[in-house]
Amino acid sequence: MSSRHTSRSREESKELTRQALLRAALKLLSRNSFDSISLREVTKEAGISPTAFYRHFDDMEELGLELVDESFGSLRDMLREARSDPALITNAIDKSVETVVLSAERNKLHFRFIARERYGGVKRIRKAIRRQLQLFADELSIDLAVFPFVKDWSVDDRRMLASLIAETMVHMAAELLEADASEREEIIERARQQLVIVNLGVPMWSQFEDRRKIDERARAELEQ
Amino acid sequence: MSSRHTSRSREESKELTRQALLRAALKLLSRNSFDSISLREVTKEAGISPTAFYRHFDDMEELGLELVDESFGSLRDMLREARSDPALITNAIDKSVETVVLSAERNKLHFRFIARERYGGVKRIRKAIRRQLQLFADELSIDLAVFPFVKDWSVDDRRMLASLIAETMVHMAAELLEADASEREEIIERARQQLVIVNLGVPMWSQFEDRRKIDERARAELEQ
DNA sequence: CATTTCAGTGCACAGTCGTCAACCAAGCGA
DNA sequence: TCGCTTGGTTGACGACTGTGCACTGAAATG
Repeated sequence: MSSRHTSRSREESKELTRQALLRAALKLLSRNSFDSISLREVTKEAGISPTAFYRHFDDMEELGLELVDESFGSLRDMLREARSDPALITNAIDKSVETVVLSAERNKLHFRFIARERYGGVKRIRKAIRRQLQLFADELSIDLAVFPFVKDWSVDDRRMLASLIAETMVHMAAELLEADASEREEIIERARQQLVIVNLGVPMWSQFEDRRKIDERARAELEQ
Repeated sequence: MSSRHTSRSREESKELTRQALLRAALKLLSRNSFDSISLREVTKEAGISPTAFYRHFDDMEELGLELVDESFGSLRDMLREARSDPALITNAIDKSVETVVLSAERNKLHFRFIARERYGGVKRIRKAIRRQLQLFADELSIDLAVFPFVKDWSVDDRRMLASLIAETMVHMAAELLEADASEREEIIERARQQLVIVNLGVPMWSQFEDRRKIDERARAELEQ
């Protein structure tokens, strides 16, 4: 490689090939799943010799974990930005869907990686993704507190709702990556409608929960 | 191997080692993802020589496709059975959740395979799984027609609802496989609650849809 | 009983894999 | 400017990959 004949500082050019490795892996991952791509393939794609890999990562696994962080980083930033938008509360669903779609299409490769490896082959990577998705749902759960009906819910109930919403979003993004352009609008519209249904159920939840608790107490007394 | 020294018919013992290959692959798949396990590993696990593999499948991919069918077969049978239960309509959610949980725990390996390869590495396998999940959602969509509020919905709306419910179920099953025993009840209860929320939203949907259409028409007229 | 069929075997091949060791050359602090 | 540090190279290793070929022995066929 020899630092592209413009003289760069050592750490600059190291970072450069490190990024090349990450992008090479990501590229290969759009065709195969993580634990089937080889260290040699990655280095070849990145344009360095196989053994130079070890100057940057101990392991392919370590590179994978880095990709997880990188992938969620971009999404998190976008969501933070979207959340600061004051219009969010009025048409939260459309805005959130739009954000996720935009993010998924901007970072196709990252999203594909996440979708593939979420339940994929390598344990540590799976766990890292699970953790990030949990954090994502937790942030959402906090945001939900501003909505009138949800405000007084228990923490667990809010988490339950957040996970349902988050899962619907994630599923939409994953489907978008699989589908071709003609199905795009259909998938987005369907997710939007699903979120509306969930939203319509929300105001009824407290009543339902109260009723259930009363039922339970009654049943308990009856059994005594 | 030599047909286990009890004399069997040719096709009997062929079917026997065929099954051995399928079960061997399934077993290996609980540790690695499909496109990272090798033909040789599978034959070794099954106790035959590598080249004998070709007497049964052209390809690892073909074996994978067979596993997809096999995996959905068991679930479909259970759901058909559950559907014939007259109690289904009264407490549909609990019954369905119970069925999926039971099925997931009985066929752990099959479910793990599906979860892993749904967005995994091999295109044809991914597509086969997608198709089966679509069929699953379609069957559910038909079943939904018996419910009072849903009866008069459009086909598309019913499909949209079915996909939301199916996805929540699939997600629950996938989480169950990842989690350890202590989280089991928590995951199931969460899915149950999520289905309740969806269910509570259902009666409001038609009103919402009507309103949306009126809004749309009004907006269209306004733009003219 | 003689012949054919065929699931399974062993060997061999050309590749690819991860990783070790030795080495090189450019960047950097002294 | 000298010498150390370090990101990169080449070459080699033993292990593993998919698959072609010639084979074997028992079941099936007539």
